[in-house]
Amino acid sequence: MLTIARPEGITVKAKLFRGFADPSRLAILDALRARPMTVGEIVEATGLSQPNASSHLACLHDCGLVVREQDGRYVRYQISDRRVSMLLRLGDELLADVARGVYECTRYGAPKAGRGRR
Amino acid sequence: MLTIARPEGITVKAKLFRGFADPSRLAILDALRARPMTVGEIVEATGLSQPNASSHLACLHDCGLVVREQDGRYVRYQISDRRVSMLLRLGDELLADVARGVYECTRYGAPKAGRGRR
DNA sequence: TTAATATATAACGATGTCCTTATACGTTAG
DNA sequence: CTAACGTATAAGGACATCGTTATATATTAA
Repeated sequence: MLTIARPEGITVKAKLFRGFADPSRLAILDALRARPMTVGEIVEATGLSQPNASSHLACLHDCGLVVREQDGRYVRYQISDRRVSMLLRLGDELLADVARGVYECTRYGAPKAGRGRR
Repeated sequence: MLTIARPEGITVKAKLFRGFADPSRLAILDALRARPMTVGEIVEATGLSQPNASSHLACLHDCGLVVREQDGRYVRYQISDRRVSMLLRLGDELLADVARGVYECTRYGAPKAGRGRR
């Protein structure tokens, strides 16, 4: 009967992309592109608060975008798969070529001028 | 001094990925992978309401992920660039291989069982 | 053991986001 | 012109998400 036509898969895939769709998580992933890092190094590289970084790392880890490796009292994270890096690079390219209008995309909750982004 | 270390680019790139990170927009993009479609066809293919589909299409268009072409009183949309499709495919692959845990990623606002999706 | 360091979790406030229900706009048919 | 159709926008409520400030856990050092 095909009533709804929204396969489960779509929701899950959207969730996957959400991993990349937040500035903090993306900053973390971008930092990890260079090399594996401990939480402390990530905090320093991104400027995020430590609890915030941890929280997003947990999210990225649950989603399988990063893997963790305990090292004494440090925890070292790294990107889990080459394709995660590929996705990040494709994002860069799209941004440069076809998606320059992104920063004007003010659908939903128009930006009201200097709204908060710290 | 590197105080904040969050280049403008990160925010914009996160915004780009947001285009893919919502079930409705992703359903639209996924539908358009097959072929260009009018709004009506998209509505039928995805099961979205017409206003909702239009809204998300406007969003995707502003961001440069789709292009539009007026055809009489119809408007036909299509994916703007091959790399958009590549991103979608990479998403599929990641989901199959390394990101199977995504649907359990309940950081932030745990799902509370059948929360609302429609 | 106790203290110190590194990381993780909890609770809560402040927005952001999405959907729905009207309604407006634009184009073609009669 | 007027009606009908296809698409777009507006306003509003319901909820999701993010960041912060405590605080908890884990591991090593002394």
